[in-house]
Amino acid sequence: MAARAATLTDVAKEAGVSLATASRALNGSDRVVRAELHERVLAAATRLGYSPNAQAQSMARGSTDLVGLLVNDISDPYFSTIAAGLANAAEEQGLLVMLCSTAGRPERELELLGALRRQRGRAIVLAGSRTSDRSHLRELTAQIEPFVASGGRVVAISEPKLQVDTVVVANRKGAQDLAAEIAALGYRKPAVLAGPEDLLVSKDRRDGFIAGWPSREPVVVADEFSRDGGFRAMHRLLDSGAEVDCVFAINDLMAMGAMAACRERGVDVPRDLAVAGFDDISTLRDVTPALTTVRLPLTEMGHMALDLVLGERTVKPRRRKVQGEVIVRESTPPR
Amino acid sequence: MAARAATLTDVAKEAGVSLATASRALNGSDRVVRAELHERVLAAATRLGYSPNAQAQSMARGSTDLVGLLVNDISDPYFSTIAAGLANAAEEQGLLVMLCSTAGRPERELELLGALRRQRGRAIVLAGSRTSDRSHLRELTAQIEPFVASGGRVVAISEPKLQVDTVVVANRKGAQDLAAEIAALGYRKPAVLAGPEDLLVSKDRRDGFIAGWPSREPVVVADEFSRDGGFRAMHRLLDSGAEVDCVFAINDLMAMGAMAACRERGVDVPRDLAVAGFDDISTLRDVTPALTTVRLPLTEMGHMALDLVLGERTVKPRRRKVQGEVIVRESTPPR
DNA sequence: ACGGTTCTGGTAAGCGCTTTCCAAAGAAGG
DNA sequence: CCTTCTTTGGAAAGCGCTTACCAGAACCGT
Repeated sequence: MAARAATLTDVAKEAGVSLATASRALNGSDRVVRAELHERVLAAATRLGYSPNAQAQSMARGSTDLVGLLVNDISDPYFSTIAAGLANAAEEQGLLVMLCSTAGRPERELELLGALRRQRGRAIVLAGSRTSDRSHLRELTAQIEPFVASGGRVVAISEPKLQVDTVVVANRKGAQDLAAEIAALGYRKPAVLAGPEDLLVSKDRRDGFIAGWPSREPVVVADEFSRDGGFRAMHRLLDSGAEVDCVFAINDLMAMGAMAACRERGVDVPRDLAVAGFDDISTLRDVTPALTTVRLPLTEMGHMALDLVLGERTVKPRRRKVQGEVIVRESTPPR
Repeated sequence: MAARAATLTDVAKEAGVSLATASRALNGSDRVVRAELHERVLAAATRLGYSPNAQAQSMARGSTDLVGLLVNDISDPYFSTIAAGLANAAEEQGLLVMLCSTAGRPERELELLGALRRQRGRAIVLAGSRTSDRSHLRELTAQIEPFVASGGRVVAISEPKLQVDTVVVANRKGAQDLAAEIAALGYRKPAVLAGPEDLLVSKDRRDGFIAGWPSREPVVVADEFSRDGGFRAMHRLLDSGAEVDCVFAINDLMAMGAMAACRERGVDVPRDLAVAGFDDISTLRDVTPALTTVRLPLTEMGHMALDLVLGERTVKPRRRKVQGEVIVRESTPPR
């Protein structure tokens, strides 16, 4: 049993040709190798179970076929759907995706960005909400700048806070449209279940909703940006005794948590209380009552990110806006 | 603007020391560098925005900190949850995860395995059901063998069909237990919504359910292993006019599709028809009626896979069995 | 004062590839 | 038959690191 993998040198020796010839035979270089030698090399490679060392190749070639992806939480369907879109697009281009998940700890973002940078990927995609933390933003920029300066590409899928190409989700607009629709359905006493104060997605969606609401200011309850957060926030809202006839949860997961809380408290959704979410997570399209939400083309967004990242470099960072589409379902019946 | 990234040589020059010293200063080698020089190197590195080239490092060191993960479909919560578990575990070990998704096309598995192999990761994790395709299995083995022979590690999360360490899900047993529970609840006319014939998960779960059912053989309808598959299969089941009082969908996603189909057809779940799934996808824990299912410790499984892959090599492949736990909820009330 | 340690910096040999440059051998042309 | 291309194989120089190995300096005990 070989303690080490067969190298190109081994293959060359086995085939009785030079290293250069072996290299040329095994990867379509423009140089032609005589058919006979070509075959001999291929046979030798198969015999030895040769697999080229991608690291060595990219060193020699000076370029990799890796794309880094940094997400907040890969188990969150929002991100896993984006990841799927990106992975598909990457595959079409013959690229490999390196995945990092901060698992909800934004501090980790820096470290992982560093790790991705070290891998010298062709590009890095940063998916996940920016926060209002200025110093974190500065540190991020400090990492990104030299990477970009030395030929790397970075794309963000988030709010346009970084000086890089960005797929921008129209969170504000989406939430605003949603608010208008819900108001038009006859609701009068809105509440918003928001995420952490410093998460920009949360802020944008909340503010958008408030801006879209024609009259009375909604009650806002904030908690974690997750199912459990929605659950707790809803409980607190009900505890507060605030009079409310509809609830906008900042994302579908929180909306699910909220609906679970309502069930526990005997509040009937949608009869007693309407609920709406944001994202239109595909796994949740079949829940009952069907959730009113704002659909985001998540898979598509993964594709767009790769497009941007592989496209021409421009002087000014490009912004690719993604619009959400309000989908009214049973959870917010006309009142 | 530097056209290329700063290299260690640049840093050494900038700091006025030798390459070796720079190297020793920047990555805790056991060799000590005088404090003054150490600082000078660090300062130079910062000034130049230096980021070590991981590819070059692993070439020189002869080892990487990459782990490959190959899944069937990363947008499927089943896999994204496993991926999250693995990514977490990997992060604890300072490893990076390279993600490949076959997006449901098993043919791609081979190519992607090759890509992962080329990256010379420390290990490769194969998550996703094996199929009954013998020749595919043989080709897979042909890729795996030389990789393992040359010091690589491979772990599968699936049926124990490959000669590698495997996290084995007790699909048969889980489905069997579920069948027994459901039968005990008083149901008498079962149906199974299965996945494709050649998918071993599907086969195991179906057979397990049948084995666990005390009397009359269940009706079996097969379709795609997805929400839409469940939807179509359920429709076909209803079309067939078969008398059925409970349905076991081979996974939660199919169960959701089935419930959606029932809704369309005016079949009340669970009054007219009970439904059960498999996996206990966390995103779906709040649906109504709450889904009876078999819980799998998905995150944990990701961890286990990494443990196996980083553990001691053994002569015989190890099998780590994972048991499912039947969770009875509202979708299968006592009859 | 001197050989023996210990400490620390530098030199250079790789790691596994790609690719440039050179050279040998035919083919083509006069 | 000689010159000039064209074709194709090989030698060797890197790519950016790590890490023996070596060498000088400082320190020790006797």
